[in-house]
This record gives sequence, structure tokens and C-alpha cells, in this order.
Amino acid sequence: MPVHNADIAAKLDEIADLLEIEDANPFRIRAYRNAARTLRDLSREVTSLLAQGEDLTELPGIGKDLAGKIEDIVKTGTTPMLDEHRRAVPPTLVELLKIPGLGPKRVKTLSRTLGIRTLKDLHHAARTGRISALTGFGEKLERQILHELEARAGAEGRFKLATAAQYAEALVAYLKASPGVGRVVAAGSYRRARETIGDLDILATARADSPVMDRFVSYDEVEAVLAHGGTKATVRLACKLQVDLRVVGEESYGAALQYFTGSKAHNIVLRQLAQQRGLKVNEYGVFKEERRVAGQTEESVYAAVGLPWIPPELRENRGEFDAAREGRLPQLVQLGDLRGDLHAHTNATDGRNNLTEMARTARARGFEYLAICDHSQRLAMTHGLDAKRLLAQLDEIDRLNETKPGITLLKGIEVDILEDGRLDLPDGVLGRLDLVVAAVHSHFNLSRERQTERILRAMDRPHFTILAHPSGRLIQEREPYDVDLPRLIRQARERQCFLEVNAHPERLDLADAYCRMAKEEGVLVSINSDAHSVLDFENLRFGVGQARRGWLEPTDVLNSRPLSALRPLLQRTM
DNA sequence: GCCGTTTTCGGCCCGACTGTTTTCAGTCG
Repeated sequence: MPVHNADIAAKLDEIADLLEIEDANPFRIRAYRNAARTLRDLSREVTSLLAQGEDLTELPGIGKDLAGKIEDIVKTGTTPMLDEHRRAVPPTLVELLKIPGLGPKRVKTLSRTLGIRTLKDLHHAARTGRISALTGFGEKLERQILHELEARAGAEGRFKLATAAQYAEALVAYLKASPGVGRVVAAGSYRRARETIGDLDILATARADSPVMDRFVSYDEVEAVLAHGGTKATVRLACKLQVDLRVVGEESYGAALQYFTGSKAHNIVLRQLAQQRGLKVNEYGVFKEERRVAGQTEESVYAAVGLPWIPPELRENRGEFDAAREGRLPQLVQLGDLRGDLHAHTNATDGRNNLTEMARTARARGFEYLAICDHSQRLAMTHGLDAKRLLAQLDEIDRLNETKPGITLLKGIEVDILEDGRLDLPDGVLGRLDLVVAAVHSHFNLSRERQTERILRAMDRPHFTILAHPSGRLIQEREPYDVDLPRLIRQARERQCFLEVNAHPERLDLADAYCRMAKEEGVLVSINSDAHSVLDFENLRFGVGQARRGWLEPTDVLNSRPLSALRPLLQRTM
């Protein structure tokens, strides 16, 4: 049974949860949480680090003790300390912590006084009014618990970035129309472009007499008002997205934006840096004693601790502070850097629009080129192209290009990688294309070895250009298939081929950590829309967000190159 | 439990809101 980093991280988080219920030293608890996070963000598997005899204490936040426990977990799936705490505390209590309003103290009280162990126990106790009868609990909390448990049945915990964007943009526009309001911006993980959003943090500047708070809680999509103070309010929208609004004065805008953008781990380090300079950072500004020394802009906040402004997508405490200090922050790729798109479909297969419509829309975006990459024959349900239909499409592309449509259409295919690593069309046909985008669409459940071998073999084919959606995951719907991505990345470097960041909101595949790894290995990444209609080019911004989270600069991105520079790179693979 | 050019002990980010507290604990982000 392979133990992945996420499995180890889950165990460490469980220890932290149990320690919380036991009222342990909060800093000790934080140490477990930090270590869990370090492992989740690691681009290499701990098991392979250990196999190579590397020292885990080199990792940030992992000392001798935690290194030992991690080794235990790798070897046995658990560690004696976890087992001990599971005996001391009913492990099902950990579930209760996830109910808003219930923290370790209340969970402990519920367990001690009412014998509540599980969510089911909790539901029963809430329904029969036994919770509100306890001191320290009230009727309101009991109702909140009941509602949460009942809403939970169908609700998703997190929202995909693109889904959250729809709610966020509408709400921001609505708030901007309030009298006395200055700026309104969505901060939090949304601004950091995380692939999923737990809740939405909106920041506004406003005059003291502005009705923006009241306007917020009376937004017509608000289903429940969870908190409503003078500077902070929390609501739940009908779609179940929780939204916080914080209002600060204009002079605090930068400090508040910095603060509410996070991440938490990033902000902790920033405050430590401030402390070392005798400064205090909070959401109202940077203070020396009682005197505010910065805070109107984010730049001023970072400048106060001697750093340049750090882009939100990097604020995860994954090395951005060192990079900032040493003047080597990346100049991150922007949407406007993309010169074309190397993966789009037409109605020849499962797309909605024809070649001309796709070309026209891409040109209107200012693209210099667009690669038409319809599915291959094996994907029968998409009416995938066989050799004959593909060759017919190539003629059509030639004809369209001859009309000087203001954009160059490149000839491509999204060819299936078959179970044995062969491609779904013969080399003779693939050789006539400008590029070959290859993808796994079947046999997701192969063993890690077989899946990796399968893709490596496909990459060895002479015309292989880009590995599409390399992990195959669908966010919140399908786990990635089990594959050794670091090995694929190294192979791409050897083979001088490329990996895709698929910008489709359900994919965002490669994930950020692997984008960064590709960059470190010198493998170029192509940010592709995988458009199935003219509307889908809009998704490219989410792909760019993911690439930025992976520290990618324009030079790291294949399709930031003009056509003249792109062609030789494509030909290398053909 | 981690960490260190103020180092091996003593710190570790900080404030708002809620409910039930009659002066503040618990939770959250």
C-alpha cells in the first residue's frame, strides 16, 4: 500500500485535531498543521525521499520528532503517538470540529456531558434540545448546528474557482454601486487563484456613513446573515457560498487587502518580519508603537519590512519571502502574454463551433495562432476523427489559412494514448500535423507503474508534442490517475516536448506544484483552453492563474512565444 | 513541536464577532 504525501498529511492533521480537543499547547498543534501543509505542498513523494536516504528534517517545520513520526507513518500507516491519542479521545470527535461554531472546547464539553461522539449523536442531541440546555451553549448555536448538519447532506464544501468567480464578480459589482463606497475587491484564496475556494472574502473601503454593510446583508442572493457588525459581516448565499465583507478606511486599504488575501502561512511570516523590525502589522496598517507608518497600499506594507510587493498567487509561504529578499521574484506570466492557444476543438468532434467561428473568436482575442486539436477515433462518443476525416480537416485548414483570416490555424489533434502507450493514429498521419497533443481518456485505474510506463512510451513516439491534462483529475469529481509525474516531467525534458496546463475550470491540470517543478526542470508548459466552444477561451485566465501559482514566467510558457519562435520548438518534436 | 547572526530556552500573529458572559470565552479567519 503506497503512502502518499496527502495520506501522511491527513494523519498529522488528525493528530492536530485530537490534540486540540485535548487542549494541548497551541504551538505544538500548529507544528503538526505546518508539517501537514509542508508535505501537501511537496512536489516529491516522502516515500521516495526516504528511499534515497534523504533527511526529512531538511524540510521546513519538520524536526527530529516529526521526521520520526512521518517515518512511522510511511512504514506502518500510523504512529504510536496517534494510536495513543485515538485511545484517549474518541477519534470520531474530529468530525465535529468541522461544524462551524464548534471548536475543541465545545466538542469536549459535548462529549463529556452528553456523550456525543458522532455527527449522528450531535444531530439527535440538537433536535431534542439538549445542546441549548448546556451552559456556554444557546438556542442560536443549536439552530446553527442543526441547519449545518441538514445542509451538509447535499452541499459541497468548496467551490471551484470559476464557479466562485461568477458569484464574486456579481457581488463586487453590486457593492461598488453603494453610496460612499470606494474600492471593492475580492481577496482571500480567490485572489490567490486557488483552484477551489472555501469562502469568499470581500474587502471594501467606505466612508463611515456608508450603508454598504446593510446593502451587503440585504443582497437578494443572501440566504442567511451569520454575523452583522459595523465593520464585518458574514452571509451565506443561496448557493451556500459563505461570504465575508470587511470594511476599512481608505488609509488602511493596502494593509487590509494584504491581510485578507492571505494565505495565513504567508501572513504569519510577514508579521514575524515586521516584529523583527519593531513593527506591528494588522489589517489597519503597519505600526511603530502607536504610529502608523504604512498601510494605504500593499506595496507600502511590504516595503515596511524591506520587501518588494509579492504577487498574491505566490503568497503561500513556499519560498516567496526568500525570493523577494534576494530580488528574484518571478515576473509572472499574464493573460496578455499568451500569443495563441494550442488546444481547441470544433464541431468536427465534440465542439460546438466550426473552424471559421473558432478562428474568428481567437483572432478577436488578439491571438496570432490557434491549434485545432479535435479528438481521435478512439473517443467514439465524441465522434473522434479517423485518418480520413483528419486529413479532410487538414485540407479545410489549408483553405482557411489561404484566405488570410488574420490568424494562423495550426494543424493538430488531441490523440488518445492507448492502454499500451501507442497513439490512436499512425505516425504517417501524425507526421503531417504541426503538433500532436496526446491525452489519456481511458484506463484510469492502471497501477502507478503501468500508467507511468504507458505515458512514457507515448512520449517516445516520434511526433508527440504536448501531454494534455497530465494528471487526468477533475476537481472534486475524479481523483488524478496514479502516475509518477516527476518522472514524466524529466522525460519531457529529455524528449524536448511539453506539458499542458489545461485551463478548463474542472481540470486546471497541471496543478501548481508541478508547474513549478516543470519550470525547475526547464520544461515549457502550454496554457491551453481546451475550448469546446467560442466561449471557452474565457477560461484561459484560470489556466494563467494556475501557472502563476506555479511561479511561471512568460519564458516558461510555450504559447507566450510568437509563431516564428513557436514553430522551431514544435518541429523539434516532429 | 519547531527554531535560532538577539540560538538550546522561550518564544511562537492578531483582531472581530457572537452568545450568554454580567466582564468574557470561544470560535473564526
